[in-house]
Amino acid sequence: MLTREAIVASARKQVEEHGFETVSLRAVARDLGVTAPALYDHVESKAELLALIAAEGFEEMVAGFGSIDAIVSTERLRARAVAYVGFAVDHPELFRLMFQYRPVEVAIEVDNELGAATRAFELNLADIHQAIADGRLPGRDAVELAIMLWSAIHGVATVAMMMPGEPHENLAGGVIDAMLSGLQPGG
Amino acid sequence: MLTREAIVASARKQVEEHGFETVSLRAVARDLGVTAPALYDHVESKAELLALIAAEGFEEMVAGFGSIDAIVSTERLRARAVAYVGFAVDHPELFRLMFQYRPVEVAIEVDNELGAATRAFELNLADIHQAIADGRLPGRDAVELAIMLWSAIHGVATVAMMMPGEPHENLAGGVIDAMLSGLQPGG
DNA sequence: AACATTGACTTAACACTGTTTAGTCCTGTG
DNA sequence: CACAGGACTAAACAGTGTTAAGTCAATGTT
Repeated sequence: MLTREAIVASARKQVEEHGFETVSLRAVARDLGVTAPALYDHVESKAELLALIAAEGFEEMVAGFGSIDAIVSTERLRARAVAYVGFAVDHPELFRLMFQYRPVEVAIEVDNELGAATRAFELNLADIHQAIADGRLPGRDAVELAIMLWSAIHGVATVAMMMPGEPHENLAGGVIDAMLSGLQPGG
Repeated sequence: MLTREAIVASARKQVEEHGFETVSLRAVARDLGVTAPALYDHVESKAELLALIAAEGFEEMVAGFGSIDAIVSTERLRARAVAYVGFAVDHPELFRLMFQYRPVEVAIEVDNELGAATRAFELNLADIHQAIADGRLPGRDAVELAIMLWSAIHGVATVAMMMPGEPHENLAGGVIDAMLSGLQPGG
């Protein structure tokens, strides 16, 4: 029998193979040996299906952050940045879906899609607060610092994703190192 | 009579109004009081049409860089970064088209689309070389430094674009300041 | 055992898309 | 005046997401 999980899996495979723009429900159905309308018993729309896959991506990316163990908060920030860029390089099409897909009707909110993202953001925010308390970062607005760091790393991920083969650890680590030392009160 | 410029203008208007994903050739034709196949006398495909608009965007963005006058090379870098983010915030849908549009057949290369982008990149590269010569930046690989700075700023633009109303100058300037001072040999 | 109901699908269709082919009409030239 | 070319239109093809209606088997009820 047809299951929601099988549909998501097939669609995700197609996303990772040739990008979310070119996946079609009929192709997913064909892959599952079924006709297109059958999918609608398990999925509300194509937009919801893609949002489910994006949510999976966020969950997996954040799960990768969980395995980071470092004592100094700034080192955790750095390791998370490297992991972020690594995820983008390892799953470029999934990463593109997560951040570049725009549903036609703006409000498809799968539970925990942005949930995972904000959870990750708050991980960083906590470490930034601690780094400020430790005197390793200046005492300015922690949220602004978090946005600055995340924005920069997101840019590195976007660019690294398009340059396969290049060593991305240097890029990600370099940007974080530069910003962290540049942000240091003494810097 | 129908002109290539009119077609590009109408399509661009639609891009800026509701995003490149939802523009249709039939809607463009309707807007110009014509039927869809008429467009094909002036434009090769929808992909080419969108690529032309993206190219316009790159040209306009780089043109904005040209008006930056500052003596110190690092100040030019900073001003260019602020302008880059400002462009993204002022023309979010055009910016999205420039960087997120993916034609189905990979090779639509309108002359000077990437031309303008690499021109801008080389502006930065020249300033980075000069900053290295002046001792304001460390003597490591200038291209790597340029990619790091551009990546970070591209990320800031992407994020700022999605947060309308927020003051983006602080973000862009802050990231560049942090990175530049963090990259300084003495930092 | 006969009947009704439910679920899982299929077939057919609608409205849309990009694009191609064939035809029409008008305009300028020999 | 005839003819050639350009600028378009009408019709059609293959594809899309999505909906409505129908089929068919399994299940539960009387």
